[in-house]
Amino acid sequence: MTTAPTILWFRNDLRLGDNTALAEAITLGAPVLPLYIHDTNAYGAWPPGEASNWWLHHALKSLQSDLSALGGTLILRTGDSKKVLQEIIAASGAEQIYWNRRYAGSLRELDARMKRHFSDAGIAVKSFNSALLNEPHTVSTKAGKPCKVYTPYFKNVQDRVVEAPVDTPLDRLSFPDSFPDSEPLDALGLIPKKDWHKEFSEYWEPTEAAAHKRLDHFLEKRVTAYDQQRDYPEDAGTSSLSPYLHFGQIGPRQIIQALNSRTDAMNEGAFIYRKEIYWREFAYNVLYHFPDTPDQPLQPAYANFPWESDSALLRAWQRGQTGYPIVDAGMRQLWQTGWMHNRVRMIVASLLVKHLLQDWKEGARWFWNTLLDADLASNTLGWQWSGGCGADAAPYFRVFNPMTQGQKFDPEGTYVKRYVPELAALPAKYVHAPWEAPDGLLQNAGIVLGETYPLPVIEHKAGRARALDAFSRFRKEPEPVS
DNA sequence: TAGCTCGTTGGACAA
DNA sequence: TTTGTCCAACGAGCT
Repeated sequence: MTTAPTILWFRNDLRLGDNTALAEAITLGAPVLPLYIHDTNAYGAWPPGEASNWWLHHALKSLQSDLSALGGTLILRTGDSKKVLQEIIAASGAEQIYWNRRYAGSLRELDARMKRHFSDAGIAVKSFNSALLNEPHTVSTKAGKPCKVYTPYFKNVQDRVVEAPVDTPLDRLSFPDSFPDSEPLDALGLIPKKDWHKEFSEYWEPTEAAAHKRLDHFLEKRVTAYDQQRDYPEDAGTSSLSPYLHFGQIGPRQIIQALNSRTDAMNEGAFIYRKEIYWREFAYNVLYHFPDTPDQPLQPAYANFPWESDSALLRAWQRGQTGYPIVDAGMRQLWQTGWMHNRVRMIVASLLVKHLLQDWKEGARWFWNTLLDADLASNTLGWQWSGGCGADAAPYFRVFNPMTQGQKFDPEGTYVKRYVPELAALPAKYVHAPWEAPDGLLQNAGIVLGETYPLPVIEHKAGRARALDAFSRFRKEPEPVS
């Protein structure tokens, strides 16, 4: 048995349980050297945003502490992945590198280069799946092509047996006698300079243990009503596991196993939730097979779509000052908590892309920077869906009506009032359209439209008509007008 | 190959 | 108030 250490290169798999690479490294029997590399150049055009970095900081801290409790150390290094790995190998005499696979284009390329380079240098490099139920290369249509529509994708994989979580035998985990130098966590500079993130910790605890607490709570209290409740942003009963999934503090195998063992197989809520897990898989599938989609529409004609580019409108949307209460509530929830309810994500995206005719990539960028769960696969799929240019996209004539959506899914206006307090005194009837309220009522509520709360940046009917016109004209004649 | 069915999340309007 | 119909046409995916 080798006693030269195995480098366990942690990336988006910041957990000890159900961690395939870690389990395999332990089974190998050599001491394990846990390493995290902060390599900001590895991500191409999409380095993690500020909110993501906040989460990453705390997730690393948590992993550090979990490893310390076992007698180990998480080595933290900033810099080029290859160079850091070379340094760690030189300092430790490691003869193996194990990791769990990543799926975004630039990361896949980087990992492939690392594998070739270090294998050629005589290091045993092994990679594993710990992030997905079905890796993208294992799923295709009967014609052997990648799935571009969700339903056939789901039908293809829904009956496959989900592997059980990997048992990580931590009692057999051993560490080297000495560790190479580590940088202090703060030196990674992950905490944003602006202090907008100060409240995140009121809403989130980015630890592996907290992920399981959330899952337990969700399964115990919420999942059976998930199909009924998930669309109501104020009392949604969604699992809010997305950031934990993104950083790998919990894995989909763990979620499915818990779902299977603790819910009735016939329960509709559990079934719909399971489908959401498979949506995440579908997003990874699309990103893997179409690695350019973060920057390019899957339907190439849309690369020429004549978006308006209006920085004032974009800014009003970003700041939650569009004058549409449900939209502003969502954008402020995002800013305040680092997260936004899924239904509201669709509503704000529709407004930006359709009413305001702003490029979906602007929305994707903003979400990327402000969402704690920002995930290249899911973010890209979602925005291309809204933009009507992606896999399984919404039809172009589908324009969400922000008032109707608000009345339907926030009938009492409690969600709006939570995040848009200047409307708190309005009766529910007018909360989603304050401009329709009688003057006296507005006065009593202390609202001066255009001063204490904005008038709509564009009138709904006109905005809808303009969007339908722009999209239908473009479809008839997708060539740019020169 | 040709033909068939179907498509996560909706809105507006008429009856 | 509720329900049905249209929006509009296309490509994915299957047989």
